[in-house]
Parts: sequence; C-alpha cells; structure tokens
Amino acid sequence: MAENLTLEDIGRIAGVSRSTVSRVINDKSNVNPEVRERVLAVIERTGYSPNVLARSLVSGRTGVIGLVIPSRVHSLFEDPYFSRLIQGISTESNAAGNTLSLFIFQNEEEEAALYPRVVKSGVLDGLILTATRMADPLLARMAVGEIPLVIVGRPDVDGVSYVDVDNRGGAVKAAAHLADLGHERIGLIGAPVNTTAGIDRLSGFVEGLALRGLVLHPELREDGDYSGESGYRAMQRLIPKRPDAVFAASDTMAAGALRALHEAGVRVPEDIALMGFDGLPASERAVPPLTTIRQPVTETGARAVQMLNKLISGEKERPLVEIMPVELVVRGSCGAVVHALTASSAQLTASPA
Amino acid sequence: MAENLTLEDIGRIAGVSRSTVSRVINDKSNVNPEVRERVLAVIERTGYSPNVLARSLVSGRTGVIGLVIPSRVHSLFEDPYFSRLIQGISTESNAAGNTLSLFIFQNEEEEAALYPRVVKSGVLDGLILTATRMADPLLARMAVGEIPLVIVGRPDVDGVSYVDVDNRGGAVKAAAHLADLGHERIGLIGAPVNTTAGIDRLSGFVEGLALRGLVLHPELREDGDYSGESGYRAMQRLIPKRPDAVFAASDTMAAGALRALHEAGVRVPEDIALMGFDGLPASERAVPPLTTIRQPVTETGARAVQMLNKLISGEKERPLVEIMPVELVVRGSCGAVVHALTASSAQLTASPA
DNA sequence: TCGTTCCATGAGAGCGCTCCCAACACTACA
DNA sequence: TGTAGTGTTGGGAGCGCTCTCATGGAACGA
Repeated sequence: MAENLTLEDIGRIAGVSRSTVSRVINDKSNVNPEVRERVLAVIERTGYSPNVLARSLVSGRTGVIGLVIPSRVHSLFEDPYFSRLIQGISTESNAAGNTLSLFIFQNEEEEAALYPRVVKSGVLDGLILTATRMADPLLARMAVGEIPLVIVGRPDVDGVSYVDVDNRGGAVKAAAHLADLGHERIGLIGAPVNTTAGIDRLSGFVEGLALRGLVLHPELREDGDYSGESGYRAMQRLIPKRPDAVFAASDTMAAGALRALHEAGVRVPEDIALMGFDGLPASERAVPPLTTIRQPVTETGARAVQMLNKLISGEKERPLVEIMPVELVVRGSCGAVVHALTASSAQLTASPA
Repeated sequence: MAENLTLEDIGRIAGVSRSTVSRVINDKSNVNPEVRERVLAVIERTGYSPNVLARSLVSGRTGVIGLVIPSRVHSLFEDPYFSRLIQGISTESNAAGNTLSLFIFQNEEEEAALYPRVVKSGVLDGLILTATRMADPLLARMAVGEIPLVIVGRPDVDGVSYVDVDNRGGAVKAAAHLADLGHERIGLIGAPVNTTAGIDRLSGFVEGLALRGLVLHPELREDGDYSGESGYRAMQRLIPKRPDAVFAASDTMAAGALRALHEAGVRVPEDIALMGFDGLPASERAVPPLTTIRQPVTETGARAVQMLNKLISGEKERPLVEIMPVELVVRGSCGAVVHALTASSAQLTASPA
C-alpha cells in the first residue's frame, strides 16, 4: 500500500540491514533461512516492490526491449500481420520477464529524432526491427552494434542477426502446387521488390516453375504493395492476359484479386486458380476459401525475442539466423479440394489433383 | 560513438563541472552563453546522450507510459480497431516525448502477475487501459490511484478519467437514418452487453427508434461479439424474421452480416438496408459500400495520451472526461445514395431518401 | 586453549544524474 | 572604501539499488 518503501525501510522493519534484504530479494544463497523468512514476511505484508530504475542504474540492465516499426508501414492499419507479430513478441516478452516498448515511426524525421533518444539513453537492453527495406537507412544506423539487434525478415546487409520465414521455399511450393494441378499460364501478383520478402517470393516462384519446366511470362507478372487495393488493380490488369492460375504474394492482395475476379465474372477456381501467401484467418473465410502458404507469424515474433535475449545475455557472439518453416494450406481456390462448407456461390468440383 | 560518457566526462572535456553541463542540458538560464556554446559543442562532437535511468531515479519521472490491452481481446488479430488505436497512441506519445510500453495480457494470471511488477516498480508515469468490461477486476485493481490512469472507453465505475466516443449518439443517428429512409422493421446486431460500448450503442439505438415512434422488436435483436463470424451468424438468425433494415454495432459484424445476406440471396440495399458502426477503411470497399457511423479511433488514442499527461503533470486533480464525436457516413448499403464506383454486383438505384 | 576456516551480516562506495547551497567575481551604490 | 546585490560556477548530498569487503561469531581441528 505505502508508496515509497525502500530496501532500507524493509530492513529496519525486519531488523536487518539493507544488504540482507537485497540478498533475500535476489535469492543469494548466504542468508540465514530464519532471517530470510522474516524478511519475506515483511515484504509480503508491506507490498514492497523494488525500484526498477535504481536497480537498472547499477546493473546496467533494464529488461526493456524495443520494437521498431518504421514509417512506411501504413498497412499497419490494414494488414493483420503486424497485429499478430506484435502479439507474438509481446507474449514472449512477458514470459521472458521483459518489458516491451513500441516505437512506431510516422516518417523519417521521427526515426532520426527518436533513434538517439531511444538507443543511447540506456533504457533499452535490445531492439527488434521489423519491415526493413533494401538499403534501409534505419537499419544502417542501428546495425553499428551499439545495442543488441534482431531483425524480423531477412536484411540486405551482413553481420546482423535475424529471424525470417522461408519465403523462397514457400513460393517454390506455391508454384509447384499450381503446376501440379495442371496449370501452365501461371501469373504472379508480386510483393514489392524493394523488400527482401518480395525478392525471395519472386525468385522462389520462378524457381518453383522452373522445377516443373515452366517459366513466368513477363506479361503475367504484376507487382503490388501488399494492400488489397493493389491486388485488385493487379488482377484487373492480369485478366485480359488470360492466365489459368495466379499466385498472389500475400493473402491481402489475393483478397483484392478475388474481388476483381468476382466483378469481372471470372469464376474461381473453375476459370482461374488463385493462391495467396500468409495464411491469415481471413483467407479461410474467403469465397472460395483461399489456398495459401501459411507462415508462422506469432512464432516468428516469439523467436525474435528469444534470439534477442540470447544476444543480450552475451551467450552468442556470432550473428544468429533462423528461418521459420512455411506450410502449404490447400483449400478451395485452386480447385484441388471441395470446400462445401463456406463455399456458396457455386458447387466446386475437384479438378484432377 | 564512445559508449559510456557521463556528465562528468563532458565537463572535463569542456573544462567545466558536472553541474554546469547539467544546467546546459536542462536549459537552465544562469549559464554564461560562451560556456554554454562550448559545452554544446562537446556534446555534439562526442554524441553524448544523458542516461535516462539516472535522471529518472532523481526526478521520479520516466516519461514512459503504459498501454494495457487485456486478455479478452482475441480480436486484436482481426479487428483493425486496436491497430489504429495503438497507432494514435504511439504517434501522440512520440510527439509528447513519451516512450510507450505495451502490455498485452493473454490471460488473467498474466494480468495479476504483471500488474505489481509494472505499476509498483516505478517505471511508468501513467497508464492507459483499453477494452475494459463491466466489473473488470483489472480496472478495480488499477483505479485505486497509485498511478495516473486513463481509460479508453467509458468505465462502469466513477472517479476514473476516460476518453470515449459518442456511442450512444452514434446509435441514435443510425436509428434515425434508417427510420428516415422509411424502414420500420429495423433489427439490431448488438455489441456485447458486458461492455459499456455495447450498452450505449443498444440504448442509443432504442432511443433513436423511439424518437421516430418505432420500437426494437425483441425478435429482431441478436447480439454478437464484434467478430465477423458472430455478425454472420446473427444475420442468419435474423433473415427469417424479415427485417427491412439492420444496424450492426460494428463494421466487422456488418461485414459478416453482408456475407450471410449474399449467401442467402438477399439483396442489399434493395431487399434490406444494412448499417455498421466504426467507419473502418474496409467498410468503404464492401459491396455495396457500407453506410456506417465513423468513430475517430486515432484521435481518441491521441486524446488519451494528452489527458494522461495532464494527469501526470498534476495540472488537473478531478477525473477528466472527454467524449469524441462520431459521424454518420452515408454510402450505398442503405439505399440512400448510389455508389456506382465500387458497386459491381448490381446497379443500385436510389431509394427515396 | 588457540588459531583457522566458514558463514552470516553490515557498512561503504558508487551507478549517473539533479538539486541545493556555498563560493566566487564582478558591479553598483552609499 | 565598504557593503549589498547579481550572475555564474563547483561541490556535496542523495535518489534506491548492487557489489565488494571487512567484521564478528560459531565451529572445527590441533
């Protein structure tokens, strides 16, 4: 109840010194069990809680880790990806005894202004950086090693620890799946190529097609920016080219593409097969349910926290790298299975798989 | 560049004392301009940045404010509301010089465990609490006044500062709009009544109907939980009752309801008028575009930060209350206007307004 | 009986900062 | 010339904690 109790106060009440109370709190071994009990009782009774600030000042550790989401992510509004990532990072932080500080930058000025305040002020034990792009100035600034750093998503520089999902492998699977369904004119609604995820999904897709003896016709490739709107427009441009299948490099773009197809009266999967990437919950409720590559977003966030804590405790010196596996989720939008449940518009009949 | 510079170091380099450097940094008046310049030059050159921990230990202020999102919010995944709220809070925090710490609790145990660590440890200057429900134990624990507190959304206890949107007024507008369009059998897909927002939207809706001489038939009321799925199911139950208009107390539920209507072959707005509440970007891209009550989510978050900072600086002792205005956004789903742009499935013809 | 070891404990220093007060130089006035 | 006033500066104390080291007593062997 009482507000500003100190170690000294607890010691006085329990009839011991500040030092002994400190030892009890920090679980040091050399304390008389009887005294320990007495001190713990006083702590319990008074509701004392150590001042984290003072402790951090001495120990040099604050337990606070920062999560930086750069300015470009307007899709924070729209894309469930970040919600889920934050959720994963937050949960793992709580479990690991960390406090999570969130830095969402609106523009580059804010980035530049906040960076020193945040990193050099000593409050942060480490930093998780998301959604970097190629040649990201923020990344360049932070990678100099003043503070332990983990990137979510493959960075385009060396020597930095990161957690990524297997974008390339996932895109290979997508291409193979569509090819194995008998499709040949397979188009792509790509992710931005100024992100490594965009590049990896593109190259994986091309590679996957090549494995089946197919190529990505330049006219069948349109790039989006992860937004539903961009997927919608990309598909509108694609429809006249008559692809028999399209892989959208994100579920949100796939949803936009689906809308364009509906409006144009093109049936999915009868007239065209469509795939997404992400495995968002919404993809399951699409009409028809969307075949997609599921990436473990929450787990990726959790992993990033674990990796950062390893770096903070100095266990590992070398940059750490971890690639999370992705998974092909077959649903109705490719014609490979019938999903009578939520599919309403037409009865889907299975294509030869 | 160098890591652990202190005031003392800067002083030594500049040929002055620790105290003088401190005065320069804190913009105290009584410093020789010439000396001030010299000190500033050294700070600039060395890249010195004060240790926030030590400063906070003395001043008792950390500049950190906490945002608590309780366990029940599974919709964090799905509902853009929280993304936008976080965005608003984060932006305003940055602007006000605060650091934002995020606490997402997975369950009540986590709530109970983290609460003392967080609140009593002295790291937080204040707290913003979102998504409280009726008789929320977390709110009860926090409202005891150990730390400045602002609730987003009207709490069900007195004496706490809060920012809310005009849920009641918005629901009145919704009811009036539908009634003025000539509808009489007007149904409701309500928000959970264990939240004040749910109650306010319900009572406002009833009040709005009453103002037009209408009543809410009990059979035309179904409650959801803000999720699209719950809106979908609620509408399925409502369709056999043949309402001529339905007000869904959230856009996400309205989207689910729309899906149920599409599947049942009920045309919107010809056969039934549909309204939402929230004004999410997605509501504009619905087919047909959704008439809704727009609430200023980002601004609400910003306001909460401003209010909290007032409380922290002790300017105001009395609990502060602010109600943000909401706005009726008329689009195609009620038949009041024609939206030829994105409406695709059918040509909408304007109903008599 | 007297060292010697061991354990529990307390006191002191110090983390980097802010605040307070004393000291100093300098000016202005009587 | 002395004294009060003003502006500028440095040093000390202290925020609440951790860590190191010294101290004192009990227990042990010789």
